[in-house]
Amino acid sequence: MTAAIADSTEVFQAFADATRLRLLNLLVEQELCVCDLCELLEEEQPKVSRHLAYLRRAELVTVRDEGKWKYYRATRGANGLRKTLLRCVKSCLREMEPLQTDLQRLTQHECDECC
Amino acid sequence: MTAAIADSTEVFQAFADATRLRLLNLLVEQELCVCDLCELLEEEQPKVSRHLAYLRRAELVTVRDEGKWKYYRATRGANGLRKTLLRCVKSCLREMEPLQTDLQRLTQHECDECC
DNA sequence: TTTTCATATTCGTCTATCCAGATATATTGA
DNA sequence: TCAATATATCTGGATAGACGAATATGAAAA
Repeated sequence: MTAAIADSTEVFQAFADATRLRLLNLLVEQELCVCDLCELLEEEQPKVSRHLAYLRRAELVTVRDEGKWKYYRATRGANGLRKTLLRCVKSCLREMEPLQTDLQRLTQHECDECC
Repeated sequence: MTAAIADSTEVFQAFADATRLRLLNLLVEQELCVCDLCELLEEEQPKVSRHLAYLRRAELVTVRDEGKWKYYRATRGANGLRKTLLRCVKSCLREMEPLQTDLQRLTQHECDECC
């Protein structure tokens, strides 16, 4: 298996999990810190962090450090497949539950002091 | 997890394997029987059949029976995500090895009596 | 420096999936 | 009916990934 195809299967694998899809769905919209993501998804922090680490390894999200907080967002300037799939999240996937509801919660979301 | 998102993760999972990507790469081009696929990929028949079964479960390929042979091809009239990802195989993925080579072998491929 | 808060990682367990090898099923032709 | 061919499935072992619970790290505040 060449490096190229191994990279592609890794990217597809990253999309093949409901929690990660939910995270990506929010992170293509805007930068968010881990605590916001936990609230929005109503998931425990270790679970969210674990999946964010997975997405980081797959180069689908990037982190920005700011003091105590870490802000994640979908990678800008992603390559062919990553770009296509991230765009997919904004089009054909977004109508699904729970992605739609997550997005609604995001627009209503009042950040804590962290934002 | 709703049915919809479970379906999506299943589809992504189906794409997250090098052998299945290679199969789909050929099957979006034309209908092929299992023995052709084994030859083209230089893989053992049980392995090819196993992955075809996986793709069938994910509704990414369909089978047509004709006597001794079974002809597979990528599902026509696939829904949103399936359609997008199958199109992906024809665009951003196809340049990768071994997909490009597989495709070249397909154009040179002399079918046995089965076709 | 000690505490607190945000985040990451480790551990043990369970499940899914991969593979190769062996075997089962089904169709065709002798 | 028997043999050959095409395809599918089962078995067992290895590995990856999911989870919850517990713990580690690291920055800021007290």
